[in-house]
Amino acid sequence: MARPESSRTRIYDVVRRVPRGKVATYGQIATIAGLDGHARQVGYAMAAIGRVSTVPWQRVINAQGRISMRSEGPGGSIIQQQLLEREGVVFRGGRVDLKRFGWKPRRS
DNA sequence: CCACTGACGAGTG
DNA sequence: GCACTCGCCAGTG
Repeated sequence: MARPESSRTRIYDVVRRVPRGKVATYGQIATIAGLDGHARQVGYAMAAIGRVSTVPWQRVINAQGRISMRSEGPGGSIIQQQLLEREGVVFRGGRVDLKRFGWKPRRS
């Protein structure tokens, strides 16, 4: 409702564009959402999502190809890894090869 | 209004 | 490759 477009809404909109089997970094999402350089804000927005959402939050990882830890410890990150593997993303040494699975957005 | 917190990134040693 | 520092900003009490 009375919440037109907060920065978070924009971030979610971008995350929703990430196709299955691909992953995007926080910085990448930030840049596309028009918040270039504010990757922290993206991570913060993800944390505020909640369990159910139309946003594929699991496809968002850090620039190192690793899954960031939530306040609940490493347990949460394992769930995320499983969700991604199920989509076809391969983890090698706890890391994802962004060269292969990194999402390549297209500018309009 | 002030202080603290937090799914990060890039740079340095 | 890892540990530490600084920068940036919104949300919460």
